[in-house]
Amino acid sequence: MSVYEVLEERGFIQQVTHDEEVRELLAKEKITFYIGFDPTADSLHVGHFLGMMVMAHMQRAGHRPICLIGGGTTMVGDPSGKTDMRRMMTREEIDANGERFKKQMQRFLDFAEDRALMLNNADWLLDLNYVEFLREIGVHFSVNRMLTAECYRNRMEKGLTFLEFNYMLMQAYDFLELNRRTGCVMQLGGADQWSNILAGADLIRRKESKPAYGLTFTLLTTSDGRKMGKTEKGALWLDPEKTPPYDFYQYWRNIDDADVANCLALLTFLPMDEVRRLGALAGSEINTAKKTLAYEVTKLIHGEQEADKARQAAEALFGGSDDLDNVPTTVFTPADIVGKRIIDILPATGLVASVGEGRRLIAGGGLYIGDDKVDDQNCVIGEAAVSGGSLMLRKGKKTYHRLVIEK
RNA sequence: GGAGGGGUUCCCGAGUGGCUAAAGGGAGCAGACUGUAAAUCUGCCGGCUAUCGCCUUCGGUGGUUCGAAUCCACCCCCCUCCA
Repeated sequence: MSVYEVLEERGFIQQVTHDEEVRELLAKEKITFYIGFDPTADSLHVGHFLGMMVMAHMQRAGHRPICLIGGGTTMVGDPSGKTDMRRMMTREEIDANGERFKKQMQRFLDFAEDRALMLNNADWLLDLNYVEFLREIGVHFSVNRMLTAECYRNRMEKGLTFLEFNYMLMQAYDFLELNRRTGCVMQLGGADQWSNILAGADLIRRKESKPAYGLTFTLLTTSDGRKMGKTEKGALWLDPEKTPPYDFYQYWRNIDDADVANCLALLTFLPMDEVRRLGALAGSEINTAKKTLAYEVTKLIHGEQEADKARQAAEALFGGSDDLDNVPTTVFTPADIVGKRIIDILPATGLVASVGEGRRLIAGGGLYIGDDKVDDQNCVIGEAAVSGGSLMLRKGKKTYHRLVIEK
């Protein structure tokens, strides 16, 4: 089975520039391909991870991935899929984010002996000469045609700056540059990148008279079409500092029934037979599939050890095991707690953002100590409560936080 | 540069002098029901507090007024049309 078929079967593929040719190319040759990642935040998120999965599948099949960090393109900002221009970022910010991207990417691909490359388009974009660029690259773009592209069309109402309008040319130029430097012949990207990818492939065909291909993969969406990976605290980050492995695990553990099979196919390497079997489980049986999904994805991103811990914590809290070591915990001294109102220490655990929110939580009957509902907003923690060395707080049905008291 | 229309709480969006911490919807949190799911119904949803108390918020600054998100002046930003 070729990678193309693998990607197809797993539901990655959205659009391809040349279906037959690409199918054959990937089956018969080892190619170099790339995906660009603009470092607009200080961590990758699940959306990026989907791209890394595609790269990993491709690398396993013997193709060579290039992770292109968009140190140059981020200076301009991709308007695709956005209704407003995003904040302009400083060079320092972009570079710092780029470094973090690099670190996180190392774990998903094998970079040894150039089996995968990591490049930064700042290296060729930032020193470009404006007039030369316009004459060499700009001539090949028809404004009329650009304006009909989906990514610009929805911006015609809200407005589009000339800065952003140039993004497509820069990304097209990247592809050309990579083609010249490394023989890269294919660009992959999320479905929103279709126009940018086409522009690059066209540019190469025109300037180099060589074939170039593009392929987009589906965005991670829920069965009802919403973007996946959103949490109460924003995106689902790959950085354990921003999204702790336990929270990450729980996100997938709580996924909609309807999305389980899709996520297993896209975000894990489980064989498709297994994916189909798990996805077909009915009723509460499907929880098995969710556990597998949560464990596998957490393992890929945070490693086996963290995945074990997360699973173990979940088992302790929901499954009845009593090993609470890996449950989210805050450590206090007796002086921090004894005689204090529960409401005043609650924000320090991260369970609520403010005292007021904690108050409302209690008023709504959503806070528990152990299995006892807290009724009194001014409930004070007594000596006796602390004698056991720890307290289990619970917000709602499934958010737990353990207080450990260290003398 | 000219003419017109805008900038409201996380998002969308109502609000044109006191009854406005600000309608409605979405998102989010909690309760019931469940399978750590979905759908549904209910409550909460700026901060601090003893619920009716105080503080901060409606692009910015300065005014008018007993009192302003609402009126005036100037400034900044966005959109549409014209150049």
